[in-house]
Amino acid sequence: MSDVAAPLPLDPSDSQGPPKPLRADARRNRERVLNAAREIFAEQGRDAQIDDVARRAGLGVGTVYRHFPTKEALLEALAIDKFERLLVIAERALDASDAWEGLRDVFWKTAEQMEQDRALSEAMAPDALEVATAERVRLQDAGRLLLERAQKSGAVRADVEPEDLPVLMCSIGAAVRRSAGNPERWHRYVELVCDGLRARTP
Amino acid sequence: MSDVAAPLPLDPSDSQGPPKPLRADARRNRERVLNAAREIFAEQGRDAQIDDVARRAGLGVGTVYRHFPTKEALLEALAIDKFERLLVIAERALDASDAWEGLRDVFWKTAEQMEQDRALSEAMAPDALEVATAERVRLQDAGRLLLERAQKSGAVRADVEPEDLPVLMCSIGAAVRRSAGNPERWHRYVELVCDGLRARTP
Amino acid sequence: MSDVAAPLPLDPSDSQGPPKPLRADARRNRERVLNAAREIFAEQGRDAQIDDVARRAGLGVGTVYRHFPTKEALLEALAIDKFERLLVIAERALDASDAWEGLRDVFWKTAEQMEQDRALSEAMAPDALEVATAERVRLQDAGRLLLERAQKSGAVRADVEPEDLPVLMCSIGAAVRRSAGNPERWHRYVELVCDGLRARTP
Amino acid sequence: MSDVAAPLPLDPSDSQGPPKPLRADARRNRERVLNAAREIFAEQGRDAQIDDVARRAGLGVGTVYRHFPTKEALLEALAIDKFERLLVIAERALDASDAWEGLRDVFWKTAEQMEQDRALSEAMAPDALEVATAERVRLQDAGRLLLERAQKSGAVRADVEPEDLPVLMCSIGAAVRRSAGNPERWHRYVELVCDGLRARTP
DNA sequence: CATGAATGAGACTTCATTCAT
DNA sequence: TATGAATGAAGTCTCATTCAT
Repeated sequence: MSDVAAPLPLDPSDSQGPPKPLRADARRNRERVLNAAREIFAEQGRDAQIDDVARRAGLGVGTVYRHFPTKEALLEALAIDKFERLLVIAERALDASDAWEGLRDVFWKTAEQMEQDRALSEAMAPDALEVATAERVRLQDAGRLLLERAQKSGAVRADVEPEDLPVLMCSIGAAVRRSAGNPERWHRYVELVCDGLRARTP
Repeated sequence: MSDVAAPLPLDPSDSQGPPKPLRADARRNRERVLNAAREIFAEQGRDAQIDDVARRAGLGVGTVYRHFPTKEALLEALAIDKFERLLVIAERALDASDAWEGLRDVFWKTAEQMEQDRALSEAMAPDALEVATAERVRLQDAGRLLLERAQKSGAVRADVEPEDLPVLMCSIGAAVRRSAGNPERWHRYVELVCDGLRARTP
Repeated sequence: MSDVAAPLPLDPSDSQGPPKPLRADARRNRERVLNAAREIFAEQGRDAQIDDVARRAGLGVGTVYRHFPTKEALLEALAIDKFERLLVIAERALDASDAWEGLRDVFWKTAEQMEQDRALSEAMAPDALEVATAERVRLQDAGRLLLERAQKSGAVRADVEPEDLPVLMCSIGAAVRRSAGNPERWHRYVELVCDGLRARTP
Repeated sequence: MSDVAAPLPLDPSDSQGPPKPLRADARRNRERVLNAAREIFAEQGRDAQIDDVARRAGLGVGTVYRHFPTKEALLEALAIDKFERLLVIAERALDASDAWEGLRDVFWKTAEQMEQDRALSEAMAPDALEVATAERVRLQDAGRLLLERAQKSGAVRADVEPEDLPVLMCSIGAAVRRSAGNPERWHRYVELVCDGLRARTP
C-alpha cells in the first residue's frame, strides 16, 4: 500500500544503466514472454493482443506486464533483439580478410535473417525508426567501417555513403518479405544489389 | 527533380468505371472522403480513426460509411487508387521508343510517386498483397511486357523474371520511405538497381 | 424555404379529426408502404429498418416518412389495421342468431386471423397496449355485447367479465404463435378455451 | 394469493453446474450482472443497453462482457435462469400424490412465477424458441410425465398431447402479462384452462 | 411530391492496463 | 510474485430522421 508504484526494476533491456541481473525464474519468464510475443506478432501482426501473448507463454497477463510495462515496450524489446542479431552478423563480417566479401556477406546473412522473422518484421516495420536506437547506432558504425574498407579496396563505387546502408537493408527486407515463399526471388535481388554496388570499370 | 511525377490531381471523374453513376454531390463527397483519408492515414498511420477522416472531410461519419462500408474498404479504395497511378506510369512507359528507357522510367517515376504518398504507403503496406488485385494484375502485365522487350533488346540481364518486378518495386518503396527527407539517398538507390539490372558484358 | 415545416396533412390514420382524402397516387403509396412494412416486420421482427421497408415498397425513405412520420407511427398503423380486421370479425358476430355461436366464432376467426400475421404480431406484441386505442375500445364494446348476450342465454359462465376477453384474445394469440406450423395444436387450444367458458352444470 | 410462489431468491450457488469453478468474487459479479440485467430489461425492454446493466450492477461494461460475451448471451442466460425456475416447479410437481393436483399446481405456480418477471418475459418473448434448449427439453419431459399420469388417472381428456403443454404455458404467460395489475383476471383464466382440461363426463 | 444522400447520436464491443487476491 | 478479473476509454458501425436536389 506504500511504494507500490515505484518503478519496477525488472527490465534488463532498459538501455540506460547496467541491467540488473534477474532471478533465474524471472529470466525464464522473460524469455518465455519474448518467444510467445515473437510467435503471436508474427502470426497476427502488430494488433495482436497481450492476452494472447500471455496465454501462449503460459503466463498471466500480469506477468507479461511485470516484464514489459507496455505493449510498446514489448515490441521494442523484440526489435532490439532483432537488431542485436543483425549486429552480430555485421561485427563478425569485420573479421573477414577480404573487405568486399565481408560486406557481401552482411547482405546475404541479413537477408537470411530477415527471412526467418519475415512476418514479425512486417508487424514491426512502421515503427522501425524510433526504436532500438542504441543497437541501430552500433549497427551503423559497423556498417560504416565495412563500407569504407570495401571502398578503399576499390571494390565498391565511391559515391555510396554509409547512410545508404540502412536504406539498402530496408529495401532488402522489403524484397525478402515480398518474395514470400520464393527464395530464388530475393536471392536474385541480393545479387542484383551486390552487382550494383561493385565499382564500375570503364 | 523534373516534373515528371507531378502529383496527379485526384481526377474525380475516373474513380469508378462502370459500377454506379453517382449523383454529382455524392461523387464530390466520395472524393472528399478519399482525400481526407489519405491525409489522415498518412499522418497517423493505419490506426487512424474513421471519425477523424470524417471530420477532416467536413462530413458526418455516416457519410463515410455510406461510401465505404468498412474501414478496410476505405483503405482498399486508397490502395486501388495508388495502384491506378502506378498503372498509368507503367502503361505510358509502354509507348517509349527505347525499351530500356521505358523500364528505367518506370522505376524512377514509381519512386517519385512513392515519395508523394510515403506516409500513406507505410500505413497500407502490410496488407498490400491481398488488395487491389485487379489493378495489381494489370500492373504485372504491363511490367511483363516492358521487361520482355528490354531483355530482347539485350539491355537487361536474361535471368530476371517478370515476377521479380513487384519485388523490385516493393524494395524501391522501402528505400524511398527509409530515405525520408533525403532524396539523394533513394536516387542513388534507384541508380544502383538500374545498374544491377543492365546486362553483364563479360 | 418558408413554411416547409408546417405539419404535413397527409396522415389519414390520425385519430383526431376527419382524415383528409388523399390524392389517388398518395393513397397508393401509403398502401404500398403498409404492405411492405407488414412483410418486412414479419420477416425481420420489430428491429427491421425503415430503409428496407422503403426498398421493398419500391419507394424512397422520404416517401415512407411523408406518410408515417415515425417508425413508431408506421408500426401503429399496422396495429390499427390489424385491430380493424378483428373488429370486423367481432361486429359481424353480433349478427349471429345464437349468442354462443357468435362468441365462439369470434374466437375461431380471431385465431385464424392471428395465424395469418403470426410473425407480424410477434413483432408488435410488446407495445400492444398503448396503441390503436380507438379500435381497441370498439372491439371491447363489441365483445362486451357478445359476452353479455351469451351469458344471458346461459351458455357462458356468469363469473366471466368483459375485461377478460382481451386476456383471452391475447392468450389465443400466444397459443397460435407458439403452435407455429401445427394448426391442430391451436385448434385444440381454442376448443379447450371454449369448453372452459361454457357454463358449469352441477 | 397463497405463498406458493414466493419469489425464489436467486440462489447464486446453482447457476453453473460443472462448466467452470468461478473465483468467489467472479461468481458474485456474475450474479450481480444477472440481477441488474433482469431489472434493466424488465424496465426498459429488450432494447435496454448493456451500459445501463453495468451501471446498475455497479461494475464496468468490460466485466459484463467478460461474463457474457454478447448481449444475446446475457439475454439467453436470463432465459435459462427463468426456465430453470419453471423446471423446479415442474419437477416438484412430479412428487404430488394426485396426478391432477400435480399438473394443476404446475399451471398455477408457473403463472405466479410469470407474474414475477412479467416485464422481463415480455422483453425476451420473441426469441424464446431458440434459446435455453436444454432446459426446455427437460421441462418438456417433466410435462410429458405429468400429463400422462393425469390422463391415465382419467382426470384429463385423452386428446391432449404433451406438445400442447408449451402452448398452454405460453398462453398462460400472455394472459398473465395482459392482466397487468389485475391478478383476478389471470386467476380466472387459469381456472378456465384447468376446467377445459378436465375430462368431459358425458 | 419523391428521392436517397447526409447526418450524428448512440449502440455494441474490444483491449491495454491496473489491482485485489 | 503470479494471476486473471475488472476497468472504461475509445473505436467501429448502425439507423432513425432530415433535407437538398
